[in-house]
Amino acid sequence: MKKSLIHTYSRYSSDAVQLIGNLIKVARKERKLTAQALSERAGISRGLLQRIEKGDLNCKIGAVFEVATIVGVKLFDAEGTTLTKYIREAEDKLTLLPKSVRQKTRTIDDDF
Amino acid sequence: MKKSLIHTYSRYSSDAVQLIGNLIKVARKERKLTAQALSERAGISRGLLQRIEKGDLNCKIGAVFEVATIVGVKLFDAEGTTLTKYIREAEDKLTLLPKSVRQKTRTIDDDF
DNA sequence: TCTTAATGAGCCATTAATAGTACATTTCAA
DNA sequence: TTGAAATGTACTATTAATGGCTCATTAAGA
Repeated sequence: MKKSLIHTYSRYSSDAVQLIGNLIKVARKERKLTAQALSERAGISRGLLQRIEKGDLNCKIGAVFEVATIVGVKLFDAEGTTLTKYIREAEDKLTLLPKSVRQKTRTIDDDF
Repeated sequence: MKKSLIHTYSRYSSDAVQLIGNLIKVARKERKLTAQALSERAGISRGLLQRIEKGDLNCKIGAVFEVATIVGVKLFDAEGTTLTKYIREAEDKLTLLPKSVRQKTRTIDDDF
């Protein structure tokens, strides 16, 4: 038997997902979009949209973000409309960091 | 036959997911955490963590956010550590908006 | 009020994501 | 340089998410 992965989600994670869902729902209504209409534009089913707006953690992040983008909910309140700059920045940081992390060996000769 | 849902993702969506992945990877290395170690703490497999860091759109949003939270990557740069206030705000907005959206009937008697 | 559309919720068949594993490669540090 | 650890990648079995219904309920607007 296989066990379900994550047993406990942190409060912040579930809150963040729920917040996104709420923001999407608000934005959808403000734009006077039917759940049916929005789901069609996003290329997903109405049932999935409902779960997204509810803050269901078991949804593909792509679907959630796609819906959010359509109704204008911005993740990463970046000033511009593009995130390329930030992606580049993170990539630059990565090149500076060591390629692989060396776990604390902690073999013998402790620090005392 | 069933077709795969979303055929085309918007640029912003895929960029946002990729950015999160990059930020997670950077944060993980800054904290000197092994992919193995982080995945264990998050309760997911190492393979999934790699896909998350790569910016794979087909991952559960819960898993992505959980990992991000562990390494300290904050979505919604909220000042406090809690998002409850913002959730409340969105819920309040919802109560003010109409419960159901009425699609433009567009029957007869147009506006001219 | 009354009609109809929108929403919410549940079920099932099917598809897709994930865990687990193995293996090759890269990278660090001794 | 060399050995061990970390990473990247791929494969499969199994679990889980999703689409596509149906039905009940609610709410808007005429």
